[in-house]
Amino acid sequence: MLPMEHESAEVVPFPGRSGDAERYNAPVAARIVIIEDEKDIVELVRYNLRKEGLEVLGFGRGREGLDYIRRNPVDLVLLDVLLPDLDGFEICRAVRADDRTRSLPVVFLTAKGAEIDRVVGLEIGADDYVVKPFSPRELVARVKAVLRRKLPAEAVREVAEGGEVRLDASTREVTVRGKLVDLSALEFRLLHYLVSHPRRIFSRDRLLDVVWGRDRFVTPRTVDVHIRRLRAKIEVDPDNPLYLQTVRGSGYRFLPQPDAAD
Amino acid sequence: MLPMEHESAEVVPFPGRSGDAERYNAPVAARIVIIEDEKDIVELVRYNLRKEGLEVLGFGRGREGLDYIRRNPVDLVLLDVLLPDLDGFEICRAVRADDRTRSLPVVFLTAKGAEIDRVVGLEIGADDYVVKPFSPRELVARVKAVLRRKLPAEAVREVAEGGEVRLDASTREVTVRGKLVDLSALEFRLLHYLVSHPRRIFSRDRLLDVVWGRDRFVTPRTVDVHIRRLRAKIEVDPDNPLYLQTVRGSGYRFLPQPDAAD
DNA sequence: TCGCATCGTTCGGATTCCGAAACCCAGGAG
DNA sequence: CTCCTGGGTTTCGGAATCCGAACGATGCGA
Repeated sequence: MLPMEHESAEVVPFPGRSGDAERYNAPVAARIVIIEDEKDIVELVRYNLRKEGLEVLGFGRGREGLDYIRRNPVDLVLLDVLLPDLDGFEICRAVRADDRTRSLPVVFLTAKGAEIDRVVGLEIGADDYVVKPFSPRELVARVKAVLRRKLPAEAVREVAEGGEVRLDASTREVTVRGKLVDLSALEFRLLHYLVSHPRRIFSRDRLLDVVWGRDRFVTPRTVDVHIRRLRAKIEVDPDNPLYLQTVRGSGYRFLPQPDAAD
Repeated sequence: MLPMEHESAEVVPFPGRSGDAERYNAPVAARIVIIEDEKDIVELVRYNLRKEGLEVLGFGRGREGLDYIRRNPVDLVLLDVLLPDLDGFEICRAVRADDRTRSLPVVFLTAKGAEIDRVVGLEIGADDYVVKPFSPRELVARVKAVLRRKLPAEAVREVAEGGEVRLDASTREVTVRGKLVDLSALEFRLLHYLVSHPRRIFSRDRLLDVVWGRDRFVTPRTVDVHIRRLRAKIEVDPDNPLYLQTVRGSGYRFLPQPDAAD
């Protein structure tokens, strides 16, 4: 459910438990959740972090944000201290109490003075804090610093490669047979996941789990559609897919193609 | 509202399910217990989960449900929070306290709100929760996700090998004497089962049980047909089968062939 | 606010897969 | 030699599954 904790075994028995899938790190540089009730601040943060290639998701209420964090892969949380329902401290405690989110980086947005002690003091277990009003630069700097500190622990391949297909998560660039291809965020995640587990078969349900997230509920058929769209973009002949193969009755898989000389 | 149908008092060890035969790439096939006093909800859940090939057993009272769980093999429990006698929290605690059921996945059906915090993470140790009113699709998705996370722990060995026949469950690739062979999902399961129990003889009925599933009603002769199809694909001379042998009056078996030098 | 891109759903049609039945063949018992 | 039993083979209809396309919803940026 999040980037850290146990190292994934090299040989994964099943596309299951062994953490790999759970923790599948979104091929964006990172996913940030901000829980903050002032819309303006959310927008400000979103705008600035997005410029850095970070995906930002905002929640106005503590409960909803906490729910999301628990059920989806997230790389960092920005927490306002004062919220209408659950306050930031409580959320942070809850995050720390749950195995699945224990090591999730938490950064507080705090108004001032006295709170700071509680935040930084081990009491809560926050990773950093930013004092409001903050400068965008400072925010970005701190967030990135925390990410640098935490993420590398897990050797996440930023670049996935298979045959002539190459995806770079940090820039979100995709190259197929040397050509740059334009993918949507979802398409990128889906392809990235498949490419980083070549030859392995994934059921639609599983793909929905790891690519869409645990609290999206869409028809398994949706996967078909996106596979189709991907084929249209990366296959030589979309009618006879080589990379993205259907395994009838089981799901889909990515099959690296030997570099064809032409 | 009582244990409906499925009185099969099958003798299976305990929490872990009989393990052996089940799931290769097969649909989940698991036993779900739901403890919930609203009959409509039970029906809704039953209907939807059954569509996914899951067995559902409903109880209207906490005590009865808990009793059942303790004495029978179950793969997942759905718990209503509010029940006439024991409430969901108590049941969950009891489940967690018992060695035999400690690792049994628990999913709560909860009416929004503050309950959620108690349910997830800390205190209780539930695996997931669904907020009422829930969409059938969400329910199904969550249940299956939890199952996927838990069950594979004792998955079938990925690779089965016998003589020159090699099957990899993760990629569903089959190699016979070095050549890739294309099998349908069912053929794969059948062959995989036979190969992973070399030399052992299985009756048609047994194979139907294990490969097709306990609740499929299929003529034993169907096995013949599939054995034949397999022979056509993997035998050197389908008329004189070496790998897939008939044992007259008993059934079939897989016989690994000594690597023939060529 | 409008427009564009992305995403999810649905439905008809094509394809593959599976199950059952019918028939054939081989071997053994009497 | 004939009957009888159990396995093998073929065929066919229906079911499951997947694909393609079109449509509608949503959200984001200009």
